[in-house]
Amino acid sequence: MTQDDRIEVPDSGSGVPVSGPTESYDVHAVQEKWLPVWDAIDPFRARDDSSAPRRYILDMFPYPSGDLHMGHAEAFAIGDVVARYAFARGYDVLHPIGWDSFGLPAENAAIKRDAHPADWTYANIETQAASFRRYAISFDWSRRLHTSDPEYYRWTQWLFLRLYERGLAYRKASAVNWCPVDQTVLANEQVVAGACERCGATVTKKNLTQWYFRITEYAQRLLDDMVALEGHWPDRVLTMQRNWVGRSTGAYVDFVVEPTGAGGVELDSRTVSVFTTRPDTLFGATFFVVAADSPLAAELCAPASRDALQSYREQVARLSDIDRMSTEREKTGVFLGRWVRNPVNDEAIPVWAADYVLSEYGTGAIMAVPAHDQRDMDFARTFSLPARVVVDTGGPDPEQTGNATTGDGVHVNSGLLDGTDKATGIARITEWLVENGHGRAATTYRLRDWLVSRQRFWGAPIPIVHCPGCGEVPVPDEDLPVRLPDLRGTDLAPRGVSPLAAASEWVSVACPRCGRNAQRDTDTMDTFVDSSWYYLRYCSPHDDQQPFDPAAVRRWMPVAQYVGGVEHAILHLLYSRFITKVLHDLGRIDFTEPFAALLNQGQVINEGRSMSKSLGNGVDLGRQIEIYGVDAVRLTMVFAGPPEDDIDWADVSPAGSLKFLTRAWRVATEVTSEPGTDPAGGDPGLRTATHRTIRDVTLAVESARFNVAVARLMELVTAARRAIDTGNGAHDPAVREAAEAVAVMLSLVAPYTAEEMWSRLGRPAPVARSGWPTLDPSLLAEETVTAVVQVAGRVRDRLQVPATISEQELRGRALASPAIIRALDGREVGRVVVRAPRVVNVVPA
RNA sequence: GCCCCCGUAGCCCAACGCAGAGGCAGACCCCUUAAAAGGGUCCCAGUGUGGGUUCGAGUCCCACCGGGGGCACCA
Repeated sequence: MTQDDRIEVPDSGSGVPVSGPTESYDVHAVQEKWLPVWDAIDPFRARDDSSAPRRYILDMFPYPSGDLHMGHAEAFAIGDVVARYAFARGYDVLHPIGWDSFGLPAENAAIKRDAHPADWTYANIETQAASFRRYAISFDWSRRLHTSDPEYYRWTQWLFLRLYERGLAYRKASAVNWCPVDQTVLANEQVVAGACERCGATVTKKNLTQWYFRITEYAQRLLDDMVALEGHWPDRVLTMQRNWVGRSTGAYVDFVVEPTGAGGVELDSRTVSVFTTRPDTLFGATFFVVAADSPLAAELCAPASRDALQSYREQVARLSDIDRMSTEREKTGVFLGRWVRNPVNDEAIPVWAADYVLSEYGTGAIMAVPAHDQRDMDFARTFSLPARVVVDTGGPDPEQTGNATTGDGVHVNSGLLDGTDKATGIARITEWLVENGHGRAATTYRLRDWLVSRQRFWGAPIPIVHCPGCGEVPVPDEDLPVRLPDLRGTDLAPRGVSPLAAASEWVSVACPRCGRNAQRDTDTMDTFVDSSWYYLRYCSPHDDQQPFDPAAVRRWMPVAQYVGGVEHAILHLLYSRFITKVLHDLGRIDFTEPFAALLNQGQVINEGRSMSKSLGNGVDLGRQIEIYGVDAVRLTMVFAGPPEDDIDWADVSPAGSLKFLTRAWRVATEVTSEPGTDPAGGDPGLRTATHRTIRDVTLAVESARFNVAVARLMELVTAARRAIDTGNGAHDPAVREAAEAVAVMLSLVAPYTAEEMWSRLGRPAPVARSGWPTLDPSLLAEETVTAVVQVAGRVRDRLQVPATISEQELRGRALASPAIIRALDGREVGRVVVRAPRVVNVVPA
């Protein structure tokens, strides 16, 4: 801070209290006083110069659904503690804000009001921005971005094209969610309990050609790179990501298809592979199942079974995902009139089609081993198919109980595997399969490619032109952005295709390659694409030549601390990690993980339940702020408990928070010593308390135990209060030292109160840039400490001893203690464990 | 069904080998004509249950009970 940076502030006292002790703390006046001052100082702009170490603190950017709510208040209060601490420690901090402003709610609002989605979107953004300002989050407002701005989505389109060039963006036909009433494709999020969220109709599947990102190509790296995140990301997020990627190892096994079906010879000989994690149970395969909806089912189906398969498929298509996935459900299926030969024993086993086999996973076909897989057992029981035990686990016989055994054991009825255990069996059979050309070891993933196209208007148009001559043609970079046409109101109503398709002038375009009449792709991108790279854009948000300046990205990335809700544990974080790796492979960035550390804050609930309109238990953030003020709401959020825990608003007390803030403020107003007074002569007890608090708060903040940090500050305020009332009084320089330390440390949580305290203490704004209190370790040292003396682990005496006492000396004093002699009650002293200077444990013989 | 996390005063939450830091609620006192605000004092648990390891366990191990979360026809 230089003299020039100081600006005049409205008079409300400086240093010496003008009014008497009856002056009360007016939180709202203090808010109104400092807001314009901070606007003028602009203390949180990222300097981005080379002198100071940098820290990039990022909050997950909000969707502009309306005004900020309690959930935002918690998340951003916590993120702000992290950011303001970094500022206080002198880092060059990047703490930006923006809006994830594409998405369906804007479209629905536009249809309802016969307006443009942008109207609703940008009005909400302004509302939220104003609320953020009042909520005093330490943003660098100069870097604000909105994903719905053409200046932003231009680069989202650029990103799409880079993936397209690498073969990582492609189109394929697949079954997607379809609402038969609204005649539209639905995103997964729009399907609630198997029904359309708009009209309630049962959602079915429809085959459509859609755009995908080939995230599956990165499955292994997404797993491997998590090692670097261990300890810095919550374990449960890492677990969820691992589950989602779902790696499993096993083998592909080739079965030979019998040309002779249930009606004669009508197929060429061929093989069909299955994936299995238990190739060692191959001798126990008693039938074979293909996914009913796969092309393979049709191909393998004997002519005599075609009608049966057809009607079964129709039956399956009518089921919602919810019903189909239910594990309670009876197994269904149909025999295809076909047999395949098991390569290990040349046994012909029947081929069935069923919906418990998924066409998208593995090869869409399985070998069924009822004795050692419960799903196969259930199917076998339903259709009276045989089971054969090939692993003796020592448990009850699956053929009798109907319970498959999956544990380790000894192989039986398994030829070359007999006598081996599970691991050996897997290794041996895999080797055999390879040697005999019947299969190979394999790894598969549950992760699917990312479906990115949406038949929606309010998103980034996919920058592809479809030309009758050239096929798919990417829009040249220099023609970006492909801007959205001006559609509004009922133009946006769903009608089976993207609303963009109806904008015929917009759709019609000259092919960038051959110049002939061609058509734009009419889909828009999933909004998760927008948010998969925004953290890079903040590094150079106004660059109109490139999505991000590599030098700026090198300076700031990766994000040092990312803060957001656990609801994004999988999708957003996985997509961002994927895009980061792609950009790394493209040579655009030199790191492979975007977020070095992640903090998930909990939810704000009320009376044990999440807040909702239907429950009528919502708490309005604006109202809370009206009653208690911004600082008290922020303090309540931070003090309620560990940041990752949920906060039940019924369990916490914003009134109590306000009371504490008032106490802190009053201490500052009463200080009478001059700024800069040397605290050396002050009350040693209070000085020690101050410096211990500095130590503890520092440690607590750095380990994200913000609630503990606040508790320590409360103690120090109490100590300062006591020093004023019953110690040397308000003129004691130690009181000033304590008050200043409180002001600075409290500024992470309660910036208005802290600024007002700082001002009353005669210091220039902003407190946020005044540095962190300096710890004087010499003041921490206690001359005497309390040593606990235990007899058989029970505390029997406490001794005041020098902190530097030797083990010998402490042992001697402990054994001489009358209380200990009494506690020993005549017993002989056995062991004496001494941990100087704190604990002695005397163990009777 | 599988995996993970968590059970500390009436409630929310702390705790290096000393179970209570802090807050809420409660009781009382001071200030006040009174109330509110403010200042202060006090009350309250042996850590879900049962074992084990250890000189010593809220902290480590096992089982069970209770709560929360994740995954779940992924072969």
